[in-house]
Amino acid sequence: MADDRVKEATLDDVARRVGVSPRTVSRVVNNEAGISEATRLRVLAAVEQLNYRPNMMARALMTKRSRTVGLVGGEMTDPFFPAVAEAVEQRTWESGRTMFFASHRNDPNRQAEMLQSLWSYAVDGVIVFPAPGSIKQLRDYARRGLRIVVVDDFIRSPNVACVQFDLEAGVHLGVRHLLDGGRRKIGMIASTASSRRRRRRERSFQTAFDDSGIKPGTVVRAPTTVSGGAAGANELLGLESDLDAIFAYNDLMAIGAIRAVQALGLRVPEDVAIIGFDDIEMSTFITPALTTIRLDRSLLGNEVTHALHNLIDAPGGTPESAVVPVEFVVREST
Amino acid sequence: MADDRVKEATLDDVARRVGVSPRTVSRVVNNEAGISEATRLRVLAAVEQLNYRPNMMARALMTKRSRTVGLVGGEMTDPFFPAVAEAVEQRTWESGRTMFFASHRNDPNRQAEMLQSLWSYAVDGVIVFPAPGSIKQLRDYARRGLRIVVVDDFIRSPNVACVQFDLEAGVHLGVRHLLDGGRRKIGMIASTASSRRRRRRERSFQTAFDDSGIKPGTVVRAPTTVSGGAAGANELLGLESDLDAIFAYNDLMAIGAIRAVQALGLRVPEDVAIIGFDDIEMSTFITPALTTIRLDRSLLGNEVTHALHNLIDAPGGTPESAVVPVEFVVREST
DNA sequence: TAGCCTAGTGTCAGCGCTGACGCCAACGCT
DNA sequence: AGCGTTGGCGTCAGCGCTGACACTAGGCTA
Repeated sequence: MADDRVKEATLDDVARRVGVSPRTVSRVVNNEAGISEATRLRVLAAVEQLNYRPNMMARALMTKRSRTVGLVGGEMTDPFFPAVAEAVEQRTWESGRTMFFASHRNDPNRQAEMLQSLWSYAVDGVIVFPAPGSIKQLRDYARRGLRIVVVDDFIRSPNVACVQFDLEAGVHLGVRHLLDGGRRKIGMIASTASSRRRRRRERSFQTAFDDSGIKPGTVVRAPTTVSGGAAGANELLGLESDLDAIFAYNDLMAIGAIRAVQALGLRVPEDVAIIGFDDIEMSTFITPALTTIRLDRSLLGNEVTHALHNLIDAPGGTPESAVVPVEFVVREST
Repeated sequence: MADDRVKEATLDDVARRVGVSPRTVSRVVNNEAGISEATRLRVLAAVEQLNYRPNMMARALMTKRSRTVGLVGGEMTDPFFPAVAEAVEQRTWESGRTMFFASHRNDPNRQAEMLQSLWSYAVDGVIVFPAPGSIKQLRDYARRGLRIVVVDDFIRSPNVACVQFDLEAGVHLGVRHLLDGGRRKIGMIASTASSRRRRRRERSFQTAFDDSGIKPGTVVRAPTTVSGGAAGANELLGLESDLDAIFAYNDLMAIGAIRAVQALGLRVPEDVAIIGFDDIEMSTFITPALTTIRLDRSLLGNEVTHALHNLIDAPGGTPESAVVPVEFVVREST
């Protein structure tokens, strides 16, 4: 392998040039206190001249922190994810850190390897969209000292902060809207993923009916894809032929549901109203445009990064978990 | 800041346990030759027991390579980008490396900072979707020894490989299709971005007409967004009222063009045919579904990563540049 | 039998940086 | 005058690893 890397200036080079000790240069570079303004300026000038940049590897070897954070998600191609990643990257960058990215594709083993890898790069912390069944794994890493922000799940543990959308509120909003619109037989297509998360959402689906006097509808489960949504809708309609509304776990599924319902010769929203969850770009382009609970991905990215920074700087304090509000967007499908 | 990181096992710990020198353990861990099978096994067992993982920082400090690669792009939220990033991440991971991600938002200064940052993390190489006007900058880093794969632009330089879609072929395909369909007044909405890249595409737009005996159409430029596409279409139609086809720089712009054309009371494709470039997901969901030149993002991601690996392992050889084929997808807008 | 090679392992320095601590001069206080 | 304090800087070791090289025993060649 060609090794044509140009020799970079080191602390010693700068120090020699200025006529101070390397330690002093280090102090200047790291903005430590106790340096006279005169020395500071001379050092900075030399840094400039020699185009000195600290070697992050050496620094990390000493400090055990590399000024990096890891983002570990399912897949980039998920319509939900990129905007979060973008926001995380921005905030991370602004904090003077660089972001690793790894996608576990919902395989907990992969996720484990990724955490291990990031750990050996001495990341300051990681933001994780957990793979199914990986709670224990995350807890273990947290115990080892890794700072973790968990998105869309809840783990009570030191070194772990949790950030979630207020999906309960979203579900309530949606169900109320349907009830107010006169819908009486409302089904839900839930996700086949994490039972922990699932339970919470399904419970809020139930409770949304509580003081309406109307019976909560049937819940079916399907994969969180367009075709999954279609399958779910068909199952629902098979179970309850007089269904007049469907609540889907996400927009992708809602779009699948719309197609399935239409394929059955029913009209949306006249015969069946449909609500999604996410507000992905596509939702405005389909016919009918999808009514949905908008989850603001940038906001989530910001919150999540903020939580991680708190965790990193925390003097051992127990982290709290944050809830990100959601917004109800009425379009044509209800 | 709480420092509750658990002490990790080091080479020395493993060495002590087995009763060999750290250097021997290092050799085993790195699969170097010249170790007896018996020793290897004993070391591996101890590695397992102590759950030893090499400290990448220390290793990188010695070797000047961190087994990481950087992906530097415009924005994650670009509909084109995530699939590329995903593929790059997969391939990178498979090669035993971890991926950094940074998005420069088309600001060359940001890009420069990002390259600098990645450089100080001793990345093995970077894949760059160049910010406008950053060719010289890239060339400089290449000279310093950074391995760079440039996407969608061309730089002849040691340590640089280039990968591009065969956009010329795409443009030809599209124009031929329009001509074969009897269209005679074809306009193009090009990008306001990089004049280097722009020129190549526009030239192929011209040459596609060459042996048709038909006059190449007008070219206008606009930002590469939906609204940019709409603006471009309006400009085009203002310039040539009898236009019967539009070729857009990407699908986003094509979608904008469709809306603009329809808003003018014209029908797509009856009055004006429209072709995009990319084949983003949305293109199948709009009405009429968009005819487009599909750029296979996964394929690009694979090629690009492959090129980077070659560059990293190259014994100083001059890298060649790769061209990724495109595919023509006929839907309803032509 | 001397000489040479090879496989397998060890020794040692040092990558570039920072934590811990030490030193000195200047200053303030009683 | 004597003493403590503080600001400003230096010294030194060592983070965990690998490159370069040294060493040893055994086998092979002439």
